[in-house]
Amino acid sequence: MADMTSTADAPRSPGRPRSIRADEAIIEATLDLLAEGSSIEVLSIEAIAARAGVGKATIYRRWAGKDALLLDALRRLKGIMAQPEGHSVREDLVLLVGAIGKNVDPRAAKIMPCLVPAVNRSGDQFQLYQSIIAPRRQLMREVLRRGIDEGVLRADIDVEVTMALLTGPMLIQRVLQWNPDLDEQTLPERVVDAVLEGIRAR
Amino acid sequence: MADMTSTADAPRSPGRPRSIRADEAIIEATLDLLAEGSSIEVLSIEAIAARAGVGKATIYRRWAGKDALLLDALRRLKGIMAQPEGHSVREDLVLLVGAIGKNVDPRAAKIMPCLVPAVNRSGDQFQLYQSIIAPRRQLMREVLRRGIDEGVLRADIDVEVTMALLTGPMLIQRVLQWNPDLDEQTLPERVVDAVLEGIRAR
DNA sequence: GCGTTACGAGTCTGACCCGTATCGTATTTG
DNA sequence: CAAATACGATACGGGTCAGACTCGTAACGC
Repeated sequence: MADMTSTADAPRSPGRPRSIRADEAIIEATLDLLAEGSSIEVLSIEAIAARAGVGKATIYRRWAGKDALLLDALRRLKGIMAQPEGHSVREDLVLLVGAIGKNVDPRAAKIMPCLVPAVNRSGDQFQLYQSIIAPRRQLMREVLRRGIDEGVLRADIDVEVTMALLTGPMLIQRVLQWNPDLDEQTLPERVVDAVLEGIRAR
Repeated sequence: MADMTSTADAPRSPGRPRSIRADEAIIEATLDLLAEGSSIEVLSIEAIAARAGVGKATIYRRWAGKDALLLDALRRLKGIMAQPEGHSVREDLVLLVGAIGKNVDPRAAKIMPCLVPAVNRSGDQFQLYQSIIAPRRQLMREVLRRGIDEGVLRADIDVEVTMALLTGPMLIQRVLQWNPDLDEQTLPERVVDAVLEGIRAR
């Protein structure tokens, strides 16, 4: 955690140690409030403290301000990366595409759309955002390259554009609710197959 | 405009008429402030009035509150829909895909990301959002159907998934800045070609 | 037990905002 | 001209919040 006293090489400072339960309660309260619809800018330290059953000073003792707290809180939502199994390129792609925007924490789905403006404005948030999706992109890139090496995919495809092609439909559906009539369950499979086969008659 | 006195069948009320310049100044100030980074929830009537060089009462005389004003202001950003020329399916698709997120008003690009959370929460805003993109979707749908009829596209494709395939990459790039390394200029063409041809080796 | 630090709860100042009301002035109809 | 309405500016009471501060209490090492 960015602004918390490092617990690694501490020679045990005197006095009462900081409560781990308070740490937890503050982070959880932050995520809860965000998931309930409070936007980042409206979210107040006071509300977080009240929800966590914690004094305001307890929060200020740990974080410099709302931004630092949010950065720590949002790190919790990352979740575990999907691991392609390597059986077939198509299956791996379906797995990866299906994992887009599907987080471990159920609150994440509600919070994600609220982060879009923040990511566009705050350099810190943009960096956190990129640091989360970069390894996932890398995973998909490797599957595509493997497909090329194995001769399953054409050698002349633009890997970066292909990734955007696979990722875009899922993201606009999960984050922007682009087309309410589109079934999210079967979308990964249908997207992957459409991208694989193309739509031109032949 | 939703909350303004209708100017159509007015039998000319007595007294000084409302200033059209004030109308304009208020809307413009709202869009300016949004484009400068103020999020919807933080944006205040007081700030808008100050920026527009207008008394607060002048705003409250026209709109019931911030939501009504915002709804009117955002309607301004719609812009003109691209018109496919009907020469070739590929060219029409490139035109439509290139038009995604490309608005007449340069402020729109900065404002769009800020609307994502609002669209997810407010029913009104979601409806406005859908009413803007629905006709654009319809346009693309017609081009795809034409392609099927003409035998340029396969008859068994899922038109809705194909639209998501074409739209998604542009949207995540323009709104979410998904991959900073991807060139937006040439993206429409590359996306359309990739979707047309598919990536499977053959 | 003592010094130290953290705790929850609360207070305080200053800032910002909402929505209404009231100034004196300007612009319209009749 | 008078009546009616709009204008920009400003003041108001009521509200929320940031941060720094103060309580009395609790938990730790020595």
